[in-house]
Amino acid sequence: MGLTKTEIFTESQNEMALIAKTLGHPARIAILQELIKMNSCICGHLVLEIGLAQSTISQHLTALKQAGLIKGSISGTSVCYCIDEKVWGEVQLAFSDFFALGPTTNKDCC
Amino acid sequence: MGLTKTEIFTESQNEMALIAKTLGHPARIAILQELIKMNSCICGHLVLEIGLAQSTISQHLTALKQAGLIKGSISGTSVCYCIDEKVWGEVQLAFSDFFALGPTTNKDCC
DNA sequence: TTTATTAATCGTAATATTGCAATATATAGA
DNA sequence: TCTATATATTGCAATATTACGATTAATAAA
Repeated sequence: MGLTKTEIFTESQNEMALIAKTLGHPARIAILQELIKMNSCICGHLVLEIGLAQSTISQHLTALKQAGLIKGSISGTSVCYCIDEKVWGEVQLAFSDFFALGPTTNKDCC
Repeated sequence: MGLTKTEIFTESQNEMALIAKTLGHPARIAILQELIKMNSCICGHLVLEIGLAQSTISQHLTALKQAGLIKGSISGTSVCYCIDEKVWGEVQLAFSDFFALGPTTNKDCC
């Protein structure tokens, strides 16, 4: 089918998965790292830096924007992108909490 | 094309993306949470708990195992799964480091 | 040995993702 | 206004993912 059954999971599980899915592509990881390094930059810079077609980078930027991780502001003919600090912090906390639940005691597998 | 160009990214970026991709499905998030809650459990329990077909759960378990996040040991006719503590810790650190790079100064977008 | 139980694998259908070229859109500058 | 520049969108083609039923394999119990 190819269609995730979101209705059988909690909202929290779906949200977590959605953010992870967005991070689940090396180009999007690279874009985020570059945005952090440069503080902010335009789409064209990322195209040169990463080496994928302009339309492809634009699509990845759209995905990141949709997830709320980045925001863009029009600046002349170009668009300046940067990390959305607020969302970044929230996502950081969500992942931190998720991993913190992990195996504390060193009981091994059955 | 549908084929990620892994060759243009660093190993670290590809690894990060691969783990994130594995976490990028609510069923796999749910499986991990249940494994943490129960410490360990068999495939059949997860099938009942989550409500996807047995073959589907088995596929998700395979994905999680391939990523190294969980391990399974045969126990009679059933297979007992649990979190791989060592890998869990490494992944936790990788995500922690990744998010820590984020926007420290509150410089806004250009 | 036969039968039940449990999980993995296979085959298949539906849908999603990745990537690019081509095109559209929108602004800046001549 | 006309042209160049920058980004978004559209339209593909190739591949991947999700999910399920049916089958297989392997062990346990009768």
